[in-house]
Amino acid sequence: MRPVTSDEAAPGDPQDLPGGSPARAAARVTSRDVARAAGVSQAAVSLVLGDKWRGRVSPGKAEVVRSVARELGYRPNLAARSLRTGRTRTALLVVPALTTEFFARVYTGAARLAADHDFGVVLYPSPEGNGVAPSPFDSASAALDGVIASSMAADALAALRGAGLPLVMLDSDPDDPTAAAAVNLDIADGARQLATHLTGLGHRRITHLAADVESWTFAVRARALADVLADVPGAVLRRQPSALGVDAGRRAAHAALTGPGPRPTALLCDDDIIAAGACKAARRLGLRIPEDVSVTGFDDLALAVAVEPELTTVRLPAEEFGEAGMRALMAVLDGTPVEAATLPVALVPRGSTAPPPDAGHNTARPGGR
Amino acid sequence: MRPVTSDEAAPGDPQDLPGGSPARAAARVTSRDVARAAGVSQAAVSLVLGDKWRGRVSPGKAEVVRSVARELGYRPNLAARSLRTGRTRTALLVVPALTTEFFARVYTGAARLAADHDFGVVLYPSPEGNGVAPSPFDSASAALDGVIASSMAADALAALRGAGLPLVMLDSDPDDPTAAAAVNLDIADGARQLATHLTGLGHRRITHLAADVESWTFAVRARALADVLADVPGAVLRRQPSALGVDAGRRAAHAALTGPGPRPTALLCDDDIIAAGACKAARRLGLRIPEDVSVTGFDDLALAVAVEPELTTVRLPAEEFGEAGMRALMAVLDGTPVEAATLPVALVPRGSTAPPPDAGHNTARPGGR
DNA sequence: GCCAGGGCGTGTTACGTATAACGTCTGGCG
DNA sequence: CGCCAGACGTTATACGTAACACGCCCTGGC
Repeated sequence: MRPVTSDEAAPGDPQDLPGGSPARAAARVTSRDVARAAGVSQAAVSLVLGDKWRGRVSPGKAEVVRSVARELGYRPNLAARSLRTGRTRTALLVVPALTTEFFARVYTGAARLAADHDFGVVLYPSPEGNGVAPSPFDSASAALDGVIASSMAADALAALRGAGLPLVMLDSDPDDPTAAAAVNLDIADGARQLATHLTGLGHRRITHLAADVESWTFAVRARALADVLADVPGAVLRRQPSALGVDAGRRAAHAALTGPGPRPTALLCDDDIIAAGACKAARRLGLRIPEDVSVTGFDDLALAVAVEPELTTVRLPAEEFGEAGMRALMAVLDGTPVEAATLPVALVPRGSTAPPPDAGHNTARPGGR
Repeated sequence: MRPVTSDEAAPGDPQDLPGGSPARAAARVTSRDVARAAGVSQAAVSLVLGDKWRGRVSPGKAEVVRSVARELGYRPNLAARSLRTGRTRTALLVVPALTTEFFARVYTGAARLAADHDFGVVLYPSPEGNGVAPSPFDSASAALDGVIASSMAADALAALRGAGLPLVMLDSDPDDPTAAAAVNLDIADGARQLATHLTGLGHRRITHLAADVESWTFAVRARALADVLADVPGAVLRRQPSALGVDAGRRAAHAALTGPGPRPTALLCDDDIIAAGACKAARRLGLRIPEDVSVTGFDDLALAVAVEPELTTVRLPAEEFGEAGMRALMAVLDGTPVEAATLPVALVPRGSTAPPPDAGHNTARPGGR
């Protein structure tokens, strides 16, 4: 007694009216169903829909197969396909946290490009700090063709290396050879542009509100700043560590503005959120922005134009960044060689920067009207 | 030649050099490999690791199987499992856009709870406005066990209904019967609290900066406001439509503040981002916040405390919202009945609201010092 | 006149897993 | 003593797809 395959349901099948079974998902239509309806073999269906029928199926039958498939609403079973091919058309994007607008935009760009290649993107937000990181592969959606990882997610990287998966790094240390490919933002150039912008306005006492996160993207800011200011006579660069977040930025800025020595005339913040906090700190000290103190951000988030004054910042092409990362991964998967790419960034001058109060070589008089 | 698990990744291991096949993933270890190494049948391995071995495998052998599996670094092939079981342990989260902090947090909560059930979450950001929406099921990761959909993603809903998938709605119109379950935020209560807060301060001329997005979550705000103000003698509620975004909010607020008739003393905005724009508009008109005009937001995003003054707003428990949605979906998949849940929200009074300038029954005199 | 080969298509297999169906052996109960 | 009820395992499919290895027919070249 052979188990009856769903094939021989009935010769004169009464169409698709299940009637009896409520809340049951409609029985999936398989490639064999299409084959039967089109009068061909299942193999032919697979060939036609896989677009591999050049000299194997007549154009007429191919068209029939296609139309029948469409009519029946055929959707290939991805599990079966993956089992057969060994590939899943799914990429993992490892980001430090999704609630930051920047990485949400990176995801958006990556997902858009992935969709063009019939790829899906699944996220692995590496747990921030406290949580013990489960390996991304313990997750349910762990059938991956490749990985795109932000360098900020340093903790998750160890697990990725051993996996032998094609890996594209975003904003990684170029000396780190573990990745198959790398895509970078020209963070150093952005930091240089900011520093040049401030010194060009006349600022000499600049404090860098530096994110105290161990990450390439922040380390490179500090280095570029130092490089620029080293060439400016009389420039003094100080560094005030700050955690991420508005409130942390506020506290750090307070410390920087009330610390010993002459007050800095500009606060160069590692991201827009810290900068927003810095603005609050300055204002609570009775300092006007930008008249008494200039503040700059980084990233050009929506936040940058929501605060007052709007932040001078560096615009990072987040979506393009994600796109480029995914494009690189696609290239790696295709086996085509891919060279490291660096995306340009742009200074966006806005209202939070102006010449320092002592520009006319007289001392600052904050709060004066 | 056993594949090396990342556990024993020694600093100097020469293993990972395949030489012959470049960019090839290490051969996967299957349940049959484990079976062979443990001296049992593949079925036994499946039983043990599937935790279905109560009276079928001796505890001793079960332990052996488990340890061998761990040692070999066995990871079940999800494609094969899905093919066999017909389930994928993957849920789809449909959101209007991911770059909004709110939905990023919803995702975070949903993903966290999903992970507890060994589920993955894949996102479908319904294209905002312009883009022609590809059905979520055209996507590559279209092997889904269920769907959680925000009601804001109205355009994607049509495709979802026909699919016959278990569907949990987030913040849906309770009269809409298409979903298997629904989870809501008590938006109406939040709006009522805001309105009561403002009228309690003495405001009577309130303009609602209403998001011009067709969505239950915004419609319910308008209704609740109208309800509250109907009971306050002398209260006048006006409505100024606004698109989403800081700049749209600024324009709408400008229109509301410069329109005909007496100027409103409070702007009640449909979300924090619009509110941030409203603050900018007010300030550009020379109005102080909150002395001349009060502004309120909705959502309690990070933005709310980044602007100055900090926004009085309604805190929405976004992560819990996502968690609750996923919990409901899990219940639906388990077949256990699930009643609609409504999560409470909380008014967060901050610096952007104060009694109106005409509190002493004299007319407002804007800009005056 | 016969074979080579291209066009057209089908049968068959394997991917790795979960599970139904089937055995065996031991001890305990009537 | 007979026999059943587990405990303990194994064998055998089947899930739906992709692709290899064949076949059949027709046509053209020698």
